[in-house]
Amino acid sequence: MRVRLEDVARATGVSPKTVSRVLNEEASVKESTRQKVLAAMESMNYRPSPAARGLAGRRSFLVAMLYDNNNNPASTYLAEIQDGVLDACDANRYSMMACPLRMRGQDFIRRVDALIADHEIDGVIMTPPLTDYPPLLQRLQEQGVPYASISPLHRGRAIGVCMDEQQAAEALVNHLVELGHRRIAHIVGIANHGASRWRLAGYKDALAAAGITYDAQYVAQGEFTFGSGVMAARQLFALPQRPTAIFAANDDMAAGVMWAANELGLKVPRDLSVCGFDDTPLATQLWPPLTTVRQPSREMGKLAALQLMELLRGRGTGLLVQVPYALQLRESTAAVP
Amino acid sequence: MRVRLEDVARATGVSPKTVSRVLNEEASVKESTRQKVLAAMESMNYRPSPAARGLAGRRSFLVAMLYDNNNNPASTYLAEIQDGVLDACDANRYSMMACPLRMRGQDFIRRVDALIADHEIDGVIMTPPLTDYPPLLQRLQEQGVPYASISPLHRGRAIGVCMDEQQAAEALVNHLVELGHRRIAHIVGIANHGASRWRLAGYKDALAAAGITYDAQYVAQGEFTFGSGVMAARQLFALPQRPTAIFAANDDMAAGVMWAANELGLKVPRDLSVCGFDDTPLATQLWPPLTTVRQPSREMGKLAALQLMELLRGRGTGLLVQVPYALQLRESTAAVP
DNA sequence: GACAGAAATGATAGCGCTGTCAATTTGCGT
DNA sequence: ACGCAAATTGACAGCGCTATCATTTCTGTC
Repeated sequence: MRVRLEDVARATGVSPKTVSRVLNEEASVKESTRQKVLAAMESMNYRPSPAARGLAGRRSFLVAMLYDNNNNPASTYLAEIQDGVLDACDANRYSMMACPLRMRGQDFIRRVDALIADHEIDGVIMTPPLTDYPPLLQRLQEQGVPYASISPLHRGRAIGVCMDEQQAAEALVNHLVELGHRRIAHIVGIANHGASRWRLAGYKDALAAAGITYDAQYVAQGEFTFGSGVMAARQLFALPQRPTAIFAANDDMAAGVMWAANELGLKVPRDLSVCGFDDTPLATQLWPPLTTVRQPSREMGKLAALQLMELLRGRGTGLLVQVPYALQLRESTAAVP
Repeated sequence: MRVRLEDVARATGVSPKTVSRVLNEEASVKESTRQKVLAAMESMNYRPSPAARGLAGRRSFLVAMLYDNNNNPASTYLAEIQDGVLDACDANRYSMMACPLRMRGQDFIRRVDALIADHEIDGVIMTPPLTDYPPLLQRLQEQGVPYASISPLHRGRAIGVCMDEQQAAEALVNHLVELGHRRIAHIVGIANHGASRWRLAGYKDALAAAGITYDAQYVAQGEFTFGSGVMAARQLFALPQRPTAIFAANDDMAAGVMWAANELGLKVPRDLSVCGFDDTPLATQLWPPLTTVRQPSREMGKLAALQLMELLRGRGTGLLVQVPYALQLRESTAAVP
């Protein structure tokens, strides 16, 4: 049958407990013993049973990736993050479960509890907007489940990973300014997303730095979706003084802007410069390809998972690490006509 | 502390084993007893420990979703399937692990073994092209791990879910024929994908049905990527008799065709009709929106997972169920000029 | 109403590992 | 050498559930 820890112990001539210590990388094992045990494990192709480890040790080596599947069904952003999280888990002998979680509904907390209890989750990784949903955070704390956040809105005590989106947005808008644009519009994302606030703030910073007066007319509300980008753009195009450039808070909305421009016969970038944010695959599949900001989602997933595992190992208290952004200047932006 | 099976047993006045029977939906439990136990479980908020169940019962209630993350990094298609699989798992008290698996590499089999052993996987759900990778299938069979396939190439003994892609492709091309097109080109996908073969076959069927002679010149090779679509289209445009319609084997390549058309100043659909396959979000984010075929990926993931669970429960032998396609006729196709 | 056979239930012994705490060995100073 | 603290190691008892097989409680039959 299966090779058990006991078999390794017998083969090595030590007690099962010692093998267990080696397996769990505990400190007080003599180096020579460690090597012997490790060698035996390797040669016998020993694989610890997660079920047994979980039962005896009261931990599952399982982390859950929580995301809100209500707004963005099957987005690339989430898929990339998941990929990164999986990477980190793999390297640390943890497993990951993907857990879509509808935020609306009375029984939200009960579903969270069920999730944690049913799978005996060791820790949680969250994406926006869950990162800043008080009932969830509170419940996790009550249950004593450690968590790491990706791009949380409130960065105070958060652990996880973030990007300086405000500065990135500022740099992007600054690029438009350098191309000679003065009437630069912005399409904001969903209100409670940190992303929306930061990108708007960066937009304002860039205008201020360029000495352009902020004009609320040029800021339209969107919802991060293609359709909302179309609507917002139509509204901006109806303005007496049409903007010469539009910075949409994400790529999907930027694609919507390009559609709306097309409807009016406006040629991008000749008549209108457009830029987005996120650098999703869509950005390079539009015509013309979209100027945007790359957010290293995969890397962010990985880093968040690593922070969580530091927590789970009891080493340190976890950090909020910051990753760099990168402007992707493509053909959807050009000098003002 | 935690409510255990034993606690439920004591509260109900039956033996732990009986409670276990109820939990596992075994047959020989008197209905009245079952109800009593179920009520107690509910009122005590009992949650069985997966670790203990796994250890004692030698099964993990865990299924793995295997996918090749080499070709399509973080595709929407996979994300949708995963969503469907999660749905089905949830409803059946199973858990799902997402397992990206690089196909290349000598140690492929070892990695598969490790995956199964490390997580004590009960069953596997696969997506193309893993569904038809002999070393993998063989290993799974050797290990006695049941599996279900999504859109497998070889449908002989396969269990899982599929769509009649050939007929869908035929219907799509037939739509072009009805619009008056005669010089209809096709861009094929990656060779070893079933999708590529079926879609090509459907294309040929439609031509044959319309009495149009098949001309290999009008069939270009692609790789399911945007870039390969651009290349293939350029090649088709260079033909002495340019096609008036192009059917790309997926949406990404169709987007590439539209890009290439733009390069040449060809207006879609006025000068060229374009259609894709899959109905990814991209399809409605292009200008003009893409005529394509919707593949119900989410539903397919769900159905495949359900088939697998039937297998795991030992009921029946599992089926290969077929889901219907749906043509999405949009503005990228129009009557021949 | 006694009895075979089926249906329902229970007693017992683990599944493979880790926590706890006790026992042993080691290193070091004098 | 000797004593003592620190470093290692081991014995043992579960973790919460299920498999196995034994036992009890129902059925219906004549």
